[in-house]
Amino acid sequence: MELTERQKQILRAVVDIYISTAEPVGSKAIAALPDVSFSSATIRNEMAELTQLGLLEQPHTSAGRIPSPAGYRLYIDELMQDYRLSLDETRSLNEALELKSQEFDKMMSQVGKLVSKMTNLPAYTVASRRSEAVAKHFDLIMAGPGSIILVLMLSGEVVKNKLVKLPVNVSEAELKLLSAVLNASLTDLTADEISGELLEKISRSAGSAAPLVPLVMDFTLESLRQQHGDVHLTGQMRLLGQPEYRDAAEKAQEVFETLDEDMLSNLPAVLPRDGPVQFLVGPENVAKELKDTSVVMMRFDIGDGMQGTIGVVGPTRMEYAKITAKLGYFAENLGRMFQKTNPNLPPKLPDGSENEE
Amino acid sequence: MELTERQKQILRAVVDIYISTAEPVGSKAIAALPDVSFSSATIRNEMAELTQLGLLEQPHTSAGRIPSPAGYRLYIDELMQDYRLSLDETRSLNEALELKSQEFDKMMSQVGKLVSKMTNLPAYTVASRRSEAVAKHFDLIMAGPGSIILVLMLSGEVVKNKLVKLPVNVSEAELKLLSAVLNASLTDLTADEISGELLEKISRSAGSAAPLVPLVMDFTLESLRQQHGDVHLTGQMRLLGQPEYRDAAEKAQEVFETLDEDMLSNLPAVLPRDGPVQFLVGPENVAKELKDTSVVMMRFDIGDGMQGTIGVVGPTRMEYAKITAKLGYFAENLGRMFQKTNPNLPPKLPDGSENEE
DNA sequence: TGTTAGCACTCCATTCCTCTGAGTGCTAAA
DNA sequence: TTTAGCACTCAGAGGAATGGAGTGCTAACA
Repeated sequence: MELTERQKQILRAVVDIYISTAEPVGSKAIAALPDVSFSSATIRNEMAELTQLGLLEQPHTSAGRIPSPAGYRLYIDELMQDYRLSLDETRSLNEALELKSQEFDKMMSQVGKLVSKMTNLPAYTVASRRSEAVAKHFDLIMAGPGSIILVLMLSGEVVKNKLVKLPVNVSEAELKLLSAVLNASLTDLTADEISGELLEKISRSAGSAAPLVPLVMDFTLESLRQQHGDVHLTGQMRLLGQPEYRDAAEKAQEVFETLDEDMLSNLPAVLPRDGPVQFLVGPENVAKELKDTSVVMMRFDIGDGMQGTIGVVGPTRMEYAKITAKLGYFAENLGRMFQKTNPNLPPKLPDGSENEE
Repeated sequence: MELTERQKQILRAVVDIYISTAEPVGSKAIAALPDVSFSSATIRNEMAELTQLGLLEQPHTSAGRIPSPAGYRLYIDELMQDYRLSLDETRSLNEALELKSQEFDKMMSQVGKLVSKMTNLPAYTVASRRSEAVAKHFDLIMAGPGSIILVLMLSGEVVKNKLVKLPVNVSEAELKLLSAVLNASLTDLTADEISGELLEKISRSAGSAAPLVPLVMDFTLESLRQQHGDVHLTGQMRLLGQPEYRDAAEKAQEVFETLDEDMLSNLPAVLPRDGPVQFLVGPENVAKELKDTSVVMMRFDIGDGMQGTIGVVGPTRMEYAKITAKLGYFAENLGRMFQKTNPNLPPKLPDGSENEE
């Protein structure tokens, strides 16, 4: 059944007001809006209807209405109005985007911190693969007596390294030989394409460095099979700034016990192929502990089979429009930064820039 | 002025009881302890004395006593009894110590998570240098058309890498040449020893790869000057499990706004040269926002001029003895793990193992 | 038929009060 | 010097009273 225009208007108003006040919304508050021309009694009738439809909820008889999860969902899918970032906001986002570090992992972690700060909510970032990883380059560097550093470069410009303590004595020349062998025979192969025979062949050509081969291979296979990079979750405490968690520290704790890295790293998988943004509203979330929590996530392209995901975690009552706008801005500019030749290009300015606070 | 044995006993009892109950301690509670042979009236007199000395405080006239910061300090320095880890605790610490990753940074971050979990408090880890850093090895790897990966190994077995977008076209052979030049002329030099002349000389020998030199050098110098690695702070939310923060989310938030990475990374500096452990009790802390917060930190040796620091953050009322014992156990075993040939050695078991809960 | 004003009713949140009990300090006796 | 006893204090729990926001319903109106 389709809502009337007026019902939509009222639903949108309830969500908008509730999002900004965190208080149940009464009929009078809506009647007082500038573009509402009908009386509070009419609104009461419509609200009763919307409640019946399961789009609104009433904490108790003598309270106003709050959106139900279904109400939020409808709001997000159909009613939400695009938030236009104000010039001020754009400016501070731009400032934020001047990332200091240029090491990939640190950048991701910094991005998370920025997003958390700009939205005043907990945020996370993950980099994940969209295609099978292959090894691109091996490097074995003498680190000291008895130990070497194994540097492994994968597709997606991911670099991993590991300190390996040598089980046997190996000379520098032998190391050179081994890395040459590895580079010659293992590059551009996926984990599955690396066969046992191949490994034996390598071991044979490695001479006295052969005992190193399994150590190197374990690390390589493990790295190749990793579907995503580190999860950077920050700003957890900001959740406490939200009225719904202010006096419910326990609930906030629970949220973050549930929302561990495993879970976060798997979230990008639910991102739709077509849109870069995805909302998980309250009970749509995976775990029941998160039933009052929502997540907005945004994908950005890193190129070479990798994608980044930025997510913001907050109460179901979240400024979806604003957050989406900010994440979108981040995503767009990060995508460009990660792909373009010069990472220090200034971020692109938005076309128009009027706010709508 | 020196405390009498009885006063010490009472002070210790107050701290011990308050630490475990978080409630002001009355004279009766102490009189009820098994090894107390004097009456509650006597204890009242002594407590009045200790209050006068500034070692105890009284929230209000009809409440028991709680330790003052000075009281905690005296407790830590003189009265605290070593906590003997129970077999159970040792066992779970050992399990925890089976770190999965063997990449240094990830290990540090995992250690933080473990410590936080085992103490049920927020924890952090930092690695920092104890001596000047020098470059140990340079490596330039072709990553794709127009970009290379610069891998830099420093003393302390620290490996850094950065994706560099090429300003000019450079052939693989030229890259090889450049890395050879870098390795020949820059290794074992500190940041200060790298002079402008040296750089010019390198640029000249680098041929058409010369435009790369400043890019490489900026990164190298920056890395050499870095005094400490990433700070890994986790488990912030666990602070909320503590009664003093349960309904003071605001305060908890404040703590973590103050306790940022900058600050944490500078904390190891206050570690005394002689002891591996340091306590910052309440107002001894640097910032006034932390006046109700304490930090226990423990150093462990990584070797090669590096040290690691594990810290636990909690309310002033913290289980100092237990936490110190656990941190000590971690530190000892980590020190061994990071230094010994085989990182998979099982952790050393403690000599005796009876608990004292 | 749809809209609105008016009104009785509901119920949460706040305030204020009382009361209880834990704990103290002091005094006087042992 | 220690201890029993006692009057006193005060935070916190529990409960009643109050205020007010918001509702649903009815009846009048366009």
